[in-house]
Amino acid sequence: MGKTTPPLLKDDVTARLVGAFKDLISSGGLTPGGRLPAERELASSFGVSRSSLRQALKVLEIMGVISQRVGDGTYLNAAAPTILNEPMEFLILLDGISFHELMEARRIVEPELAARAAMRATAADVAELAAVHARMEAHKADSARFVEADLRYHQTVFGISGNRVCSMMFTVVHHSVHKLMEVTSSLVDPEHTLALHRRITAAIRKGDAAQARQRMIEHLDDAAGLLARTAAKQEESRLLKRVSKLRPIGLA
Amino acid sequence: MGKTTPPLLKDDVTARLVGAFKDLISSGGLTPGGRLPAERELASSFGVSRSSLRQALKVLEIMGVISQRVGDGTYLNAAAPTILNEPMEFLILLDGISFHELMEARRIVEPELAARAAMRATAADVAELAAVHARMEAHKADSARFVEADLRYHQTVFGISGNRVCSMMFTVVHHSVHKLMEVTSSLVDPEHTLALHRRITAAIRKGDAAQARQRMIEHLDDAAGLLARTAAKQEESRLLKRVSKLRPIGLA
DNA sequence: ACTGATGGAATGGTACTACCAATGAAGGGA
DNA sequence: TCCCTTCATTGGTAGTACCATTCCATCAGT
Repeated sequence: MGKTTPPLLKDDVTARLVGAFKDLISSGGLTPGGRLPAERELASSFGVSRSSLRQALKVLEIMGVISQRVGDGTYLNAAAPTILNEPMEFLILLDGISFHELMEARRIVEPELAARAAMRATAADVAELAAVHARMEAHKADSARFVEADLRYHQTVFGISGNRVCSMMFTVVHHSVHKLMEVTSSLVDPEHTLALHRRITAAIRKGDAAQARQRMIEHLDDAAGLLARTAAKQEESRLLKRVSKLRPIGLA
Repeated sequence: MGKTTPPLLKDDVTARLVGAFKDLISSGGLTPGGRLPAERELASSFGVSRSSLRQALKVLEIMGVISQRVGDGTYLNAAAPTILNEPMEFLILLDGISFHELMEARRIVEPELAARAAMRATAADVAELAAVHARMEAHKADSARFVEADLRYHQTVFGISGNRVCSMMFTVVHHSVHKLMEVTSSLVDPEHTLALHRRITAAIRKGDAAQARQRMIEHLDDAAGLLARTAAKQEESRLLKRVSKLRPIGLA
């Protein structure tokens, strides 16, 4: 992490400040939940203007690293894959990535994670999966909550797989998938989804990695097919963009 | 993408501006390589102060979405996985993720990507891999360049696999792995690495997915073992932190 | 006509100030 | 003890001023 003078270091004050915070975190001088000094104070401590400091804090805030509350203060957030959401959205936009490609990514990774989950799952893990099933069951009627519970299920599997990196990355991918689908799966059949999940859970409970892998593949293929059909319908309405409260602008 | 009034929308002007740019990009009002209006101009167009606008632009700049050059202007970058680097670093820091976990993630995903590459590789793709081999061969002596070419090899395989999402995410993981290892593999044996790569390439050329998968696994396990050994040695020197040019600060 | 130097205009970078709105804690009254 | 008021603190926004760099058009010299 030598980020002080190495290769590409923007002499940019803001960039240096961001790096400084990174160092503070890595050195333990700042811990999740901890409160940062006031902006005016920080600025003078670092020997920079509040303007510059604020730019750095804004970067961290939008990334989700910190939270700022007027009248209160600035706090360091606990780690959350959320940090990757904003950048990921830009990446998807700039790269013109389709939901299809996102689903394909899931198809590549999630089966393997399911297999690993099957190998590592404890009784407690299985119980947690059951709990998520119950949540989904309970929200069968409420489309929004159901989808949320659906995601939770996959994330729980990720968690059990034991690899936080993959877990985080695909939590982000999930987020993007749904972001890209807007109303997403208001047409999914809750019973159907639930049944497929239960099959996966069963395989994990048995500790049958190969079966868990296979069933996750089937589940994703099934979901991809459904989403693809709904996506087609929504393609046309893509141009109906919302307006922000900001004065619209043309940009030459 | 519906990011106008939904759930958690910071009424924060900066956040809205970031969203506005996101919209501009998605609507095609702004294309990679394109130049943005001057800050002062943009500010008045959006009806906000330059201070606020600059905060938003700083966020985009550090994420890597745009590039700003004094005396010149602001340009929209082409998509690059680089966008995820900064956030990823924070995530790793906050989560206390080790290089071991990163390698495990690679071990989960890359074999599958290699398999897919074997299924899709064209003659041109194989030629590209060969070219990378040549690059590595040429830089056997220069550790830094060799590592760079090494990464390039894996990225090329990702590219051939055809899934940009996985490709991007693991380019980021690679970046993090090396970031976490500092001097990283100054001890790797170029010949050894090269040999393993050639084995993978051979499998891809043959279109043998299973073999490509297996050989990638072997390569990663081999690399992980080596890196683990060097990592242990460096663990102690972790506390020797560098100082930035910014006035050091205690933070309470 | 071509080349090179020079100047000015435009642009991002930083700092500083002023004011607002929200928050939280201290103080006072029932 | 509890509730309400008050006020200092904190982040949010706007606006201004000035600097250093870059680009470009103008102009001089050949």
